[in-house]
Amino acid sequence: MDDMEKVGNSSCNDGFLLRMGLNDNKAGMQGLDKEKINKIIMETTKGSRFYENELKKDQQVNQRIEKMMQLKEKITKQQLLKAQLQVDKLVIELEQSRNLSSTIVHIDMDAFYAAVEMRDCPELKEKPVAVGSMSMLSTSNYHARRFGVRAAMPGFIAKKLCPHLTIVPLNFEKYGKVSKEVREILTEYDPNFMPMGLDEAYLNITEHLEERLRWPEDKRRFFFKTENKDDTNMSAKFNEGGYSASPVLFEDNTPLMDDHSEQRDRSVENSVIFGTSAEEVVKEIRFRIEQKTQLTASAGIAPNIMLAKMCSDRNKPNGQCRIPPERRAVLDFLKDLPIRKVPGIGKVTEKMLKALGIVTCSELYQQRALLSLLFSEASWRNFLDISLGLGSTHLEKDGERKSMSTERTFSEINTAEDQYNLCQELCRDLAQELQKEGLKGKTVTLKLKNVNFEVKTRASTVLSSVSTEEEIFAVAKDLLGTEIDSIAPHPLRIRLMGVRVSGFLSEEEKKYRQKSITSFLKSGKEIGFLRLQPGKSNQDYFTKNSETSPRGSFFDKKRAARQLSRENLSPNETVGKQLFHDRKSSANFVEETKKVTELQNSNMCKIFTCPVCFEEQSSNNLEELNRHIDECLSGTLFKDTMEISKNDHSRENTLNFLPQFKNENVDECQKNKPDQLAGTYQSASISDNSTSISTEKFNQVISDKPHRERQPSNLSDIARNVCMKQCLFPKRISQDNEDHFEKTEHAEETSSSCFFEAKEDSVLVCPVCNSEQKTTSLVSFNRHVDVCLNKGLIKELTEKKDFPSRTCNMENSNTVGEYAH
DNA sequence: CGGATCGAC
DNA sequence: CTATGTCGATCCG
Repeated sequence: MDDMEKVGNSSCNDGFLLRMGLNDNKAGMQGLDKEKINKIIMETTKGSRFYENELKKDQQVNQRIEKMMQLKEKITKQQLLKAQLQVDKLVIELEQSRNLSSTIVHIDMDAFYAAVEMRDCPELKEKPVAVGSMSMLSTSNYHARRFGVRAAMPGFIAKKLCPHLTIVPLNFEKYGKVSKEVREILTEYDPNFMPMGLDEAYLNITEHLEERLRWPEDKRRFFFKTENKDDTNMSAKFNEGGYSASPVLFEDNTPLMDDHSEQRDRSVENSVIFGTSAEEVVKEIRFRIEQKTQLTASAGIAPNIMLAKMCSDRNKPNGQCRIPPERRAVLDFLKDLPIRKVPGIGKVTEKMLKALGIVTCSELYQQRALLSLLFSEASWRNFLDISLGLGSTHLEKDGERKSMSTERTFSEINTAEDQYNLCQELCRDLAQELQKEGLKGKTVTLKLKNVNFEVKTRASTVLSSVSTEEEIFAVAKDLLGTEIDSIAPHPLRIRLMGVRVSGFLSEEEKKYRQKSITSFLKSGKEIGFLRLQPGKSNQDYFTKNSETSPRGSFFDKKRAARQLSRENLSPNETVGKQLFHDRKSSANFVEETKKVTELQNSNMCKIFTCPVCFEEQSSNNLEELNRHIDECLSGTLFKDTMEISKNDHSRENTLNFLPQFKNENVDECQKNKPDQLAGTYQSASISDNSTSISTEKFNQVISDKPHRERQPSNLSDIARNVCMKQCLFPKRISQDNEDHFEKTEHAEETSSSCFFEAKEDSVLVCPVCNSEQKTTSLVSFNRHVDVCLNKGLIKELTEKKDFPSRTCNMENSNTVGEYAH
């Protein structure tokens, strides 16, 4: 979204006020200045439960920072130097892998929801408008932003900031329709384009650019939509920037036609011809979007996704920007760019890095060694990628969905009965959605937010995948019950509840398991599969933990305790109890336990059906059995070409069934709820190890259908996705666009690395050229390495003897003070 | 695996 | 009165 520029405020520590989107506002005409906005927000927010929770969260972040700073103090120069060398080695590799050959475009509709509403209701034009509700705004138009009205701000606060504000309720169906219109255009330039929500998309136009060179001019000609027949010479008007339907588009710094463009002369009445460059393509796209929807978009063009995204932010609204495919240009772009502008760097990371004196991307690069010692591998590698301007150069297909959830906010609910009812309702909704996609998951997570805005999640993983309301609720209600009990006799006072299901079978698992499960369930004899273990009886596994908690007693106790505590509550509670607690469960559990034991003890089955070839196999020993299955699998699945991945899920190259069952699944049995135990262990025995080939290869060979479609295939799909799922909510934090134009020149040149003082004379081996370097100071050694490193990774080397001067002053990073101000 | 957190839209 | 909903990733225990 364009309208949610992150707040990357370098002048003060970020805190609640900033998160509300305050920034300098120099549009003097109408609107409020920063201080007034802060004051109003403060007055309306101070003392609220929400505010108190924000304070608490800020404190936690401060503690993290403190820990990090302590860690930093302990780092020695030697450690840092070593890290520097290691990281720089990596820098070289990364630099070599730099790929500038793709052209990625990021399209971002300007103030999307607000723009749509304004388009459809002319009365709203010229007025401050926000889309959302009194409790939460999704976006606002630029007029409203001058009053400090921002995305992610509650409407009631926005109203105080801007009493004339018109708040329009969300209408996702409408946005979905418009979004679809835009996508229809985009798909012509990249059929595999990747939509991000309703109002953004990435395109890889590399191929389009090639083809386009061969196109006849007419394929690049587009006509103005003219409602007004008197306007006989639209293109003339257009080139003068006077096209009425496009008040802004061509007044920016990216005019449709370059003055040098030879196409300019060739434009004929009511039409315009676009060139063949990437810029021209993107102008064409934006032109077509505006012609079709009357809405403007901003765009970024760059060699990778990350850069394209940051680029589209540059000239919004209604502008575009390109980073040429040259390393130099990339680094220039990043040089003074605040890290907060980088996708993936949020409020917290920004604050932590700021504590280290890092605000811009070049500072991020300078501190790479330190960062590698203070952050996790994933984090600092990511930082390094960012500071080098590296990113994905192709649009990856969406993988399979990993979870599905639903949650609801409401006014306080504090009776158990209401809570259980609500929970069931959520489960019902979720089950419906799950079934639409034919998904079943093994983990159910309950999310609760109490009236103090504290969030808790509680999860439980069961053996057999769940998908129906009843199945999900069976798990969720226990989680909820446990929470209710945990604070009894106080009632749970919640303002939000959510239910999530995750742990889906992956596509390949599904296919494989479907076969095997059906074969397993065909008759009772498959149970014998479990008993074919020589030596030890399965009983050992099933009763592994029984010394401390005899089977069943754990759950019985838990239930009894809960019921006991509930008897002490109001009469209402007893209703809830009967409604929601399955008294039969304990009895069931005993029953099922018996069955299992019987099976374990009986010895009647030594025949099983191979889950792969479906042939009955008789076997007396485990190895033989496994061997058969392994052979069978290798034979059917990975004929000749297939190679079994060595590091996937299983520890071995072969597909062993039983060992994993022994080691892992039995524990799960113990953990599981009694009423879920029955009938689940059979299928569980083949879960988790159904494949050990890499998913990629498996897909290539096995899958007859590609990944989940990214683009909805029809209107109802779109409507559903769009309305139910992809509701876009703007970033919490925004920065005034004016900021983009406020380019402060840094007086100091950035240097490619950090330097250290070293007194010792030493001989160091340059990690780049491998030659020994006599150095009297690390400065000179660093310089050598830098020079050696990359022939100008950074254009000039200026010496910097210490960490950057901008250091963290913890006393400044208070939070309360900011609020109080 | 479970829980908290972060970040994006 | 009144501070979202959904998803993925990551870190830590």
